[in-house]
Amino acid sequence: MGKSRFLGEFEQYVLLAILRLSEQAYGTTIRQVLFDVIQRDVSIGALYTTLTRLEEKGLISSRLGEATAERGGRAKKYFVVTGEGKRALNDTRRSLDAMWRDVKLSFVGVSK
Amino acid sequence: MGKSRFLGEFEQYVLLAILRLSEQAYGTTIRQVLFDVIQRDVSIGALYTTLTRLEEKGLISSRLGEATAERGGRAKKYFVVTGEGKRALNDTRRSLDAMWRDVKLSFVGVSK
DNA sequence: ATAATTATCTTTACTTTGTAGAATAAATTA
DNA sequence: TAATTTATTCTACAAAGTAAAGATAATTAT
Repeated sequence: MGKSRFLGEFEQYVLLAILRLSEQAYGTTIRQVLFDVIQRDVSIGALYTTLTRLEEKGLISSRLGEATAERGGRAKKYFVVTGEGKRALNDTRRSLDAMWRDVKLSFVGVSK
Repeated sequence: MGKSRFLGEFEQYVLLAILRLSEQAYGTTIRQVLFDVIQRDVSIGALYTTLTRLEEKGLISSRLGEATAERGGRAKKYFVVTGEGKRALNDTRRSLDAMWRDVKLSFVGVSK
């Protein structure tokens, strides 16, 4: 198990956004977190495409919100990160940390 | 200035590999670092494609090695990360850190 | 009940990145 | 000059990023 492909750049952020929203992760809120935390303004369609792909890969799973919503609008689709998704996230972080490790030292600032 | 697109997943690793190699970054060594540090085994062709694109975007620059090499084989093409490249790298790191920030707390391990 | 309104999710299409494999190139040595 | 060595370039296609328009499904107004 664990064909261990790599997480795409954006996929990584989406997974993190879902994690930090825990029970409240669905299209709109995920998009909002992305905007609030890293000022990334993606279209809702772009986001869903990625959500769909992440789910196909088994990195997240979804459930439909309660049929009885006390407001207009379609039911929400809530997402959570699966164990495999968390693993992928950790692996990615580990790799990135490893690559940054000795670099920081020699990496003398960036002339603004 | 600073159209600030995002660094692709692999692009990021390549930039870091070049930085840590400083004066010695060219095709083969970059590939080797990627393999040694994060066990990523990409074809040399794949790597060059990315190097070419990074250079087109101005995130790295290159110079041809000394014409007089004391060994068989074509001249090396050395790469260095430009200021813009470093900036992109820092921005990416900053975003990633921001997204991970509060997550770590709620992110209770991964059941192996 | 039927038409607006509202809040979401889906589809479609296209651009950018990631990747490998085969082809070239340029220097050294037999 | 024909091998050999070390390296880069080309070609092609799959995967991921992204937007814009379209479709759904509730609720509320008429």
